[in-house]
Amino acid sequence: MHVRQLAKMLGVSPDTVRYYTRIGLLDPQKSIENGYKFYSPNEQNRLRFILSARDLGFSVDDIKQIFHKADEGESPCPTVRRLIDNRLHETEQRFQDTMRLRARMHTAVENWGDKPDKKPSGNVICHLIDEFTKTPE
Amino acid sequence: MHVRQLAKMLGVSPDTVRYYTRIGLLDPQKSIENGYKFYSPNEQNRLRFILSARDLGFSVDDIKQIFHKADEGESPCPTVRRLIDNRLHETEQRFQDTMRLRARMHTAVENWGDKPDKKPSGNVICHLIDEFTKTPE
DNA sequence: GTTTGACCTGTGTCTAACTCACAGGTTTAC
DNA sequence: GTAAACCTGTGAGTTAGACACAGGTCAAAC
Repeated sequence: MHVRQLAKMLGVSPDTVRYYTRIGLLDPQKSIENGYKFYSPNEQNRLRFILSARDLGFSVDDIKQIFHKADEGESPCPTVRRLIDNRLHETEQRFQDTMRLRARMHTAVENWGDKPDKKPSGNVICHLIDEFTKTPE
Repeated sequence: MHVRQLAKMLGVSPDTVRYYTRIGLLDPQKSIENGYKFYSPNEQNRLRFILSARDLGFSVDDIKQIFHKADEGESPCPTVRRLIDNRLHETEQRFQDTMRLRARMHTAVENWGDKPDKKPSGNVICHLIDEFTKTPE
């Protein structure tokens, strides 16, 4: 199975498959005459796993570590539990940050609704942004 | 005012100031004997604006556009309103995505609590991840 | 006057997770 | 046989800075 067909089967872009291959998460055989990469059922399964892990917030480097354990015959589960703890904290942080940013943006748009446009003057570049920053309440 | 002093004054890292300078958002004078960059009060004000805009979710490229308008004497406000609309949609999307990811991660950790670790076997790399993906409810 | 050490500078390189551009090989239709 | 459509691998670009590093600067000690 070549890159495009595999990508289509699992609903990702060929470039994504190429990327995972490039960094060593997938290791297809190379046709000698073509140079084209051939993905075996085992590689297909690996990609399926990668996508599952990705959907759980694991980074590509996390997945590398998981594969490393599994390829040595050890249980990757302890690693998986440890990694998801870290990622969960990060995700919580990102969630809070995004929520706050969203609120700030909403407030700004609301505040700006009935304010006029102005030309820049002196040291005021855009009075909307400048004044909003000064009075965030 | 040199890079470190300016950075300290506005609470960012010198590397951040250097970055904004490198991409042309700031344009300090260069000392002839030193090569050191000197930031005038006007540049200081520009950096203050950059940081305000950043806190409202504008990208560095957005800020470039805003400066471009203002530097030509035009009102950047219409641009600002248009840009924040786009960024607001993006942020909303990111917020939803992050929220859903957070929920998935929480569910996974909860599900995994009383499950044992297992060694990889056949085409199962990590049964925690594999099984969670198959039964997301 | 010189030497030492602390501090500061600009520039080049690296990051995550892909996406895009591109030159060229392959397959299919006629 | 040839033309068009399609596919491939590889190299480079993306965000918003962080980090490494060789060298310059400055005040204090001698």
